[in-house]
Amino acid sequence: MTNLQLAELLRNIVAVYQINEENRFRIVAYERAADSIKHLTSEAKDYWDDGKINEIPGVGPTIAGHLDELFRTGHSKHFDKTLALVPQSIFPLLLVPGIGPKRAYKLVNELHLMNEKTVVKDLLTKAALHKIAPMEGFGEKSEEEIIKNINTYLKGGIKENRINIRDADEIADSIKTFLLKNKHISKVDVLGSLRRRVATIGDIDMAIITDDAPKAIDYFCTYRHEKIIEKGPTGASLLLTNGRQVDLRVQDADSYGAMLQYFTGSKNHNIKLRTYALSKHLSLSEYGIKEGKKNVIKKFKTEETFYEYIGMPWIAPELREDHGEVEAAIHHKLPKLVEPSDIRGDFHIHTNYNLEPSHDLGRSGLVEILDRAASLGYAYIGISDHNPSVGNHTEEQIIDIMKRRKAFYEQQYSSWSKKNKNSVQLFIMLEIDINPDGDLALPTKAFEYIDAAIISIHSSFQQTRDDMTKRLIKAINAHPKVKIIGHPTGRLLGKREGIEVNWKEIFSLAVEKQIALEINAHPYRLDLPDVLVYDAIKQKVPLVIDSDTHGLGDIENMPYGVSVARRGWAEKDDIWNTFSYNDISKWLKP
DNA sequence: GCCGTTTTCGGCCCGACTGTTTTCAGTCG
Repeated sequence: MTNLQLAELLRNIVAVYQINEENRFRIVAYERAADSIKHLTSEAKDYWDDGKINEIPGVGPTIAGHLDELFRTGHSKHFDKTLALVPQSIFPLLLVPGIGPKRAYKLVNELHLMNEKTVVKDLLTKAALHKIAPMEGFGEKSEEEIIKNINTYLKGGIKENRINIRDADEIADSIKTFLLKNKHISKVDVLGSLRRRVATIGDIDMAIITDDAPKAIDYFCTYRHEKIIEKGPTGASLLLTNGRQVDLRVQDADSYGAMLQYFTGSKNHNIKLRTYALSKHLSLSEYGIKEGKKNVIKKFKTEETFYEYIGMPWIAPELREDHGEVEAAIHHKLPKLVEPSDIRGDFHIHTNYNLEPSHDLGRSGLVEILDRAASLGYAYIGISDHNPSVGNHTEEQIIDIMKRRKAFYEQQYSSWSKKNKNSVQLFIMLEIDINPDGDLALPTKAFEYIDAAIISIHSSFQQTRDDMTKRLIKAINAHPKVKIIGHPTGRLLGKREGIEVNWKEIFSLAVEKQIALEINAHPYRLDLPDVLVYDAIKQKVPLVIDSDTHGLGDIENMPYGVSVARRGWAEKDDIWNTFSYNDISKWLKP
């Protein structure tokens, strides 16, 4: 059973508990456990295999017992019994916006919707026949709302439909520009998951400072939209024509700090922070801080003063995931996170030089890439084209291609560097496929014509954890010029899950051999994922952030990779392409 | 049902909006 399936199972238990009005703290406990398992770095099953199931945060003795039974026998009597208390058809309904457990239960029972395969569409039919409005607790408006929400859901699903961070940035920028044109709006900030730089974004959250909230909110609601989801005195939510939901909150300048903090989240960070604050008799909200039993709210203009008042330094948004950052802040042990300006080079760049590769060519030439790298202030770059295809060439042909490529780059670089005073140093590298059996897709003799290699998995992503681990270990040991593992999990956000590997073992080997794992900065990849970066850093694994440039503009993706590193608590020294050319040279071509 | 810079027992974040209500329940973030 995967983490996602386990999380869903626990969420369903939560739904049943809510319907039956179980003790609300038990409900919260199950919610926490579900959430925690969903965001785990390794499979819960692996925790269980190692006898460490109780090390999962939010999983205590009781839930651990149920999970243990589940893993041992394939069933948990308690889970089965609980789920059987309600018609199974309520669960698909929970995915429709605006329908929670209680309404789902009521709808299913009173309208006799017992087919869990068709329940969503069946509900739509009932709504069209005006069967919902007469029900107690419902009315005309809720009936209309349910119809709308089911249609939106059937179109593409709202609750799970996320977009990549670069697209979200673009949408947010456009709204920000729009908002700043209004004279009542003096400041706009993007908050929520986008400010925390999460890899994929659901809703877009924003806050503004305004001297006239009603006018500002009215103006916001004139932004091109499909539907106004809600609107009140403190904010509004729009569903845009592109399917994105945008939530806006307004505040005056004096209380803006508390608003920023609240609306940046994450939810779990805020819960942790508020719980800690309570222990100091402080009650936190988006308006400020209440002290003891007094009903006076102390206001904060900035986030810094807000955190300071609770007794800790400001916490970078990327860290706010309840991953230990509150505890670290209390003890003044927050990491000094790597910054985009620390980056001094980029090892993963494809050019348009045609070496008849196994995968796609880049679209830009070496010279224009060098120019761009120079303008970014980089000290070095690595050119890492895909290896020549193995199927279409003999070994001799591949060696010849690699030889010519090296000569070509050296000649081009030499004339460029004369004109540009060696401002950017060049490493001639290669991105080599890791074959399913762990061999590298380049003849040993051809390694002579490169300084170092990135090795990547581009096929057979579905191997078992054991096979995949062996495959990677074999590839790492295949040649001393192997220096970087490219986009290590191979995930494509929203399209493909990453591979299953014993990361602990790979990390140990990487440390031993001083091989870096790549944080691929392409917004479709962001790989290593932040949670694995966090684990890697704990083990002192070398990391590099690469753009995986295929066209000139891709070089600018570097900050997305830096955000991933920051979310994984990386400091400057954890990221090796912050090092000087001399240090890097000693590592890459000793 | 979980958990500990306040605690191994006694707590558990805080608020907004909507619709159906006349004081609240449900859902969401």
